[in-house]
Amino acid sequence: MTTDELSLVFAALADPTRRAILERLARGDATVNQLAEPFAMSQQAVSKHIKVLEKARLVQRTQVAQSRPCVLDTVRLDAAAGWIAEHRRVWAERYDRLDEHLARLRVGEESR
Amino acid sequence: MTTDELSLVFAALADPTRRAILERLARGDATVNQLAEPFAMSQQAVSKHIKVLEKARLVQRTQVAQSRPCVLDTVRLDAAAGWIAEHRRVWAERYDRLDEHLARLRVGEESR
DNA sequence: AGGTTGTGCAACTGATTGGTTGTGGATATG
DNA sequence: CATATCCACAACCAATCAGTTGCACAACCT
Repeated sequence: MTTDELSLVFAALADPTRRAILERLARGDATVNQLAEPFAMSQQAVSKHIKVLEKARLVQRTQVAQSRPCVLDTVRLDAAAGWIAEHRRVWAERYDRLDEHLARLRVGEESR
Repeated sequence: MTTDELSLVFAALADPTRRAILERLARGDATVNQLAEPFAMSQQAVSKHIKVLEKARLVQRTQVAQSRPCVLDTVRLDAAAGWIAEHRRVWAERYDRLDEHLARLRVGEESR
């Protein structure tokens, strides 16, 4: 996954409405109207959110007659979690605990 | 962590510059100027990015004389990864593979 | 004291975001 | 055929974002 694609995924996840949509889709596929129902916003607004999720490739659309159900795609989700885990790991190799580290820093500060 | 805080974290991670800053910080603490050096942008711009990371509580600042080093804080990072893992898990319980699922959907479509 | 270094704040700008309303197209249903 | 349902496109709007420049201030160096 490129840097840009990763940015799209995180940006998509940065909105509560979109995360709620993903949570809903984790429990099963849904149409736009089904997804829009719980929200105090227009169908078009939800449609826009879905488009963002689609561009981030977090959901796939299917075509069933005039309905276009959304399906969660977890590949990018895993990639995003992977990025976090990777850098979390690098950090963990350096320090046991943040508190300890901060304490070390403060000692340096006091020595001024 | 509240929904808003989670949004701040994901929004902070959605920018390549900010992710690069975090990657740098994973390898060790750094000052603003050290962080700004690799980027083709002003120190003030980097300072703004750091502020975003600070509000998301992904970094903590310390004060050492006139310098204000940045320290990575992985707590929120873990929370963000946790959110992904949780909903990934719910989804995984339902379907083995996306392909299979999509195939099922297409069968339903044909039966119309 | 005077200059350099490290940093933050304020004001401005152009682009993007997240919402709206209005409309129209494709697909059922009566 | 007429009507309702599901959805997307377009235009618009206010707010936020990511960058800039200019400046100020505190701390350190000579």
